[in-house]
Amino acid sequence: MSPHRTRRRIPDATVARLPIYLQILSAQLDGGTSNLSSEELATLAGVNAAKVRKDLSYLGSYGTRGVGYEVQYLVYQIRRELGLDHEWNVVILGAGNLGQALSGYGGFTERGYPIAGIFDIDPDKVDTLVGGVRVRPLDELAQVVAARSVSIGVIATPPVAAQDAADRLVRAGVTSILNFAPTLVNAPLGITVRTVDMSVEMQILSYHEQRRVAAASSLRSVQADGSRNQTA
Amino acid sequence: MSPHRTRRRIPDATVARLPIYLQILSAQLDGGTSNLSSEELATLAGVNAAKVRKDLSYLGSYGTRGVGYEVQYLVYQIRRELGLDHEWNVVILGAGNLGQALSGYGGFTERGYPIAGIFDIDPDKVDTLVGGVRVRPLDELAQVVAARSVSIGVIATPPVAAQDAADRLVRAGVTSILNFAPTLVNAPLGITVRTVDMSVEMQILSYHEQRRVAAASSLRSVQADGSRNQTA
DNA sequence: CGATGTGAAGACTTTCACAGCA
DNA sequence: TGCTGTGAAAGTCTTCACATCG
Repeated sequence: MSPHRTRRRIPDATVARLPIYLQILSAQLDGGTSNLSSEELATLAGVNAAKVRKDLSYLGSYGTRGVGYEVQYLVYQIRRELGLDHEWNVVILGAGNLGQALSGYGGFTERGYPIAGIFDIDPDKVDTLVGGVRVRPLDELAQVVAARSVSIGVIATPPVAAQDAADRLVRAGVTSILNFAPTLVNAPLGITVRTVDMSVEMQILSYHEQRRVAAASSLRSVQADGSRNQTA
Repeated sequence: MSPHRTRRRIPDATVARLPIYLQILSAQLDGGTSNLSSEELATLAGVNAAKVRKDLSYLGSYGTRGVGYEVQYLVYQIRRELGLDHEWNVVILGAGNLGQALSGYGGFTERGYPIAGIFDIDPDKVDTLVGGVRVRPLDELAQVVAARSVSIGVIATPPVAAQDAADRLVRAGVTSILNFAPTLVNAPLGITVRTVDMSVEMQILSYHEQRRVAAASSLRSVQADGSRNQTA
């Protein structure tokens, strides 16, 4: 009945780690490793082996007891789970510094996220070339999203324009948003928004630095930090 | 006895939200709002009011019952807790697309993280100007870190060079690292590393998109996603 | 025998609900 | 009275420890 097998929901924390495992496994595959134990994968990923096993168990029982996991098959399964078995067209809003870096970076297309269009509200930017793509005026957004079935939008505008960008993306039919502007954007329920804010990251670091200094001056020491990288 | 008052440890989850509150509170302050309830702040931050109160309670009792929080004072306290009461010099490793975007962005200096130097291993890049700063050869790193008391380093190199960059930063004396390369970097215990990987973010989004599609085709619907952004 | 898969314990985080203070 | 500050409950995530199976 259902064309995609419906599986148990995977915990957010696990979803956030799958891309890391995938990256490591892909590298191992390129290096010629065909099999890996949870212990080895855990070491490479810097996490606990039990966590690796539990994470992978959400995908199904793809390991072999006494042996480990077949790298190639695991790569296939993780890719499938992450929706990487086909391409996802994306649009980028904002052709400034950041928008240019993102499209020039090349990582999008290469990793299965072809850039269907870059948009800017500034007429001076429109029609310039950025990373080989012509910058389009914002009012062509809805048309491109529809024509190319875009479901993911990237916001690379200045902070003041970010909410408007998000609203336009949602109106155009985009359902997932990656926001690089240092501001929160609101979206209706059912739309997934992830914000990557460099200054938030810097402030978390300086909090730790600040504690280090405080601890040092009271002649004590601090320990390292484990980190995640998720969305909220 | 201790020059910096030692306070209870603040939970990681709270530390990750303080920059968000700070951003909102600063904007409110600029807009002339002098007082805010936990309910109002929670709405602006898109979180639960109890969470806001609990988070702020780790800083101390800075609210007034029946009234709310004085914005200006709270901004001061959060800034102090995050170590934003003074500047933190940073170095950027890698003067490619990303390194250029980061320095051109201007957000660093403006937000209290002056760029003490940009470094690249490529002789062709050395001595070019990036965001008004001269690119230096990598072997000047240690000297700059020492001379300018740099404790935060940003990795903006290609993935293959990231681990070497991290090693050099640690050797030079940097204790916090923000890694933008799409690869894990290892660092000794006591060094804080946070990784921001765009393709990880994209993959988390496509996971949700993929579920949306699967759910739609089995005539059910999905809900939105809350996100964090931390390090591991 | 060795490594997976997983109940159960423990740690951390969020949310509730209300006592207590301005 | 209204809103903070916080115990306690609920929920989520991590880790342990071991039964299970190749």
